[in-house]
Amino acid sequence: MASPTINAVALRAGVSVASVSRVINGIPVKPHTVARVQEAIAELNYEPNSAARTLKVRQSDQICLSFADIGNPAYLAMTRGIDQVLRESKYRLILSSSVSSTDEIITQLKTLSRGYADGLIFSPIYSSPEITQLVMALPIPVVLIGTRPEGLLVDNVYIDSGKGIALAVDHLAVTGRKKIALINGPLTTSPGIRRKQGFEKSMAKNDLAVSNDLLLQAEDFTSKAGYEVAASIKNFSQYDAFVCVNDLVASGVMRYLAEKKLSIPKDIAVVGIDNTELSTVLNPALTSVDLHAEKRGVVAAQMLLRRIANPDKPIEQEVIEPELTIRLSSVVGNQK
Amino acid sequence: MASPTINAVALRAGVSVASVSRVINGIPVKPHTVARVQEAIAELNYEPNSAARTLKVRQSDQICLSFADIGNPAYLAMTRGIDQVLRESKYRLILSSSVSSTDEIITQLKTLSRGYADGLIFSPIYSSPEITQLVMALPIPVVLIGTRPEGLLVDNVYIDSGKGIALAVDHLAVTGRKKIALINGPLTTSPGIRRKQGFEKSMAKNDLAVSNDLLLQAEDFTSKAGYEVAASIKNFSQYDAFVCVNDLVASGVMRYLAEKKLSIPKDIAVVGIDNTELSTVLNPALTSVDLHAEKRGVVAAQMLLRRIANPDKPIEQEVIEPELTIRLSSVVGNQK
DNA sequence: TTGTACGCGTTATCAG
DNA sequence: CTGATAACGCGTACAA
Repeated sequence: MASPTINAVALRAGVSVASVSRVINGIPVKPHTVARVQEAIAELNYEPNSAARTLKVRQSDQICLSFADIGNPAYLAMTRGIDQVLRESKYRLILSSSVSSTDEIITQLKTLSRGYADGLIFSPIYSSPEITQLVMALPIPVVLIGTRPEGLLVDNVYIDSGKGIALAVDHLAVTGRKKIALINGPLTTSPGIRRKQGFEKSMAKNDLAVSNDLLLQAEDFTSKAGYEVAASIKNFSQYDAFVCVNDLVASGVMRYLAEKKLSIPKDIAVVGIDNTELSTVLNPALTSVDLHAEKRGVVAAQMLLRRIANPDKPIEQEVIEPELTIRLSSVVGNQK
Repeated sequence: MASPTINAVALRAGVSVASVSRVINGIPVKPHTVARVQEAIAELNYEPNSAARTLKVRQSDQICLSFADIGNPAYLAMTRGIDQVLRESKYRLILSSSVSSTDEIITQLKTLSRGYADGLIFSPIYSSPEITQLVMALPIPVVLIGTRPEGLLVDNVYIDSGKGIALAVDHLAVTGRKKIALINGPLTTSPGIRRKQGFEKSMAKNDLAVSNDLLLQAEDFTSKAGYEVAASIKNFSQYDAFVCVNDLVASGVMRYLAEKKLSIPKDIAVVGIDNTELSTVLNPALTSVDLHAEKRGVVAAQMLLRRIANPDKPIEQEVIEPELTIRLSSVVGNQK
């Protein structure tokens, strides 16, 4: 009933456990014994016990993923990217999503010293000195997806979401929009703050003033929240464009505008972020800033594998460039 | 540099390792020693090594999830449900998504005998006798999400997608549609086959004939695939309703219909499956069959925890009922 | 090339 | 209530 051990295999093959171990780990052994061992392994359906192996060699072949929320399309895309490169490797992926509060993150991080993971891919929406310190003290390599807080000296892959916003604002300004509003997500998160800064900066660059009316906020990242923000607006004539925190929120905004018989993009242009499948599905199709989440995942995973292979190399940082895909929600069609 | 062991803690606290172990595991110990041990643990930042613990107690505190593709909205929702209940427990979640071919599934399953997981939640889109046999031979409990193939005697949570289709067909038939087509996904998967059967059965029940023209097939589960199926249709007058394999495909179909200036729902009604956020975002809002994926995840995880707690109890099976949410894509509005 | 024997960090048994 | 010690299954000196 109990799983066969390396001992059982050795017995069956008539060799020592050492030889079995060698065969398993690809250490040169006489072809004859290799054959006998492999036969015994097959007959017994032997699979080496991973706990014992981990205990001995001090590596778990597991990598931990710590995200705020896997339901968010951007995090999902990152996860896919990471999964994609990890499945080519020996590593398994441990999912620690929905780690939403700072306290949870801290508890999380502490358990990582238990040795069940050889690396961590980390993309928090909050940062704090305590978290920074904890991450630095971790006995395993860490790759950060996002902006590096002061003092967090780890590899990271980074995209300037402020720059992404700027892409959107520039595009809108160039096409003649003057009254551009940002529909942000919650401002308590660091990405939220960065988006706001990027918005203000690029508005200034385009000689556009930023009044408080131009800084709106959705409660979360859903379509419903977008709809509600739009519904809370009393006077739409003060706007001619909305830059939304993601495509989902943009879709909600668009829905409300349609109900109010406001024309997109004639009366108001709408731009989303993430460039998800949704942007082509909407009507009119949504102009959107692609933050290349899946690619960030791929790059992060590769970076982590390199770091594990070579723990002492200098810290890496890779910047991903945002990209604007222009569709009909932001440009008045010149075709019939 | 190396992580402190239970020995270091014992030394520091001036007690034996046994006592430290007891404190950690909540076995009664004199309050005085408890205090000393906890102090030492805190001072050293001790975290028990999980591999050693696993080796000894033969449980990894990990649960493995084997899915076809986490990018699919339905699987994502299941994952969220599972994550939600597991985070209340001591179990970590291992993700093995993108296991797409039968061979990959088999390789996958075999490694599960290595002891790195205490349970498996399994939702394959292919089945085969070999897989069934392998799953039955697994040394850990398994919960199957989906239909149980012959001989696979494990707990499962099940939703009759055929019944879901029937809900849609009945609704369409009652509202006067006669020429209802099914836009299915790939027919090589078992869910695909089940949907087809459900469709045929409910059409018959409504005295509607099913010609081959009424059985369409999208290449995959994307909006693009939906668009392409629609684009391949030559004569739209042979249809007055489409039941689509999921909301995403439905959105692509709707887009093409809009381009062709066909009115939804007047000319053609459209129904989706999954009842995702997308269905409220589309215009007109999409009638959709909710297959309660997140709930299936929750139920499956709870079932697995019960099974782990009580390995010898009789096999459980829970059926989730599909539910139709009617929106404007299938009913001609009677309001102005 | 192969085998013996020890140790990885825990928990559990058994004496005290 | 506590301490000494034997496993758990594997990899790896070291010896042969």
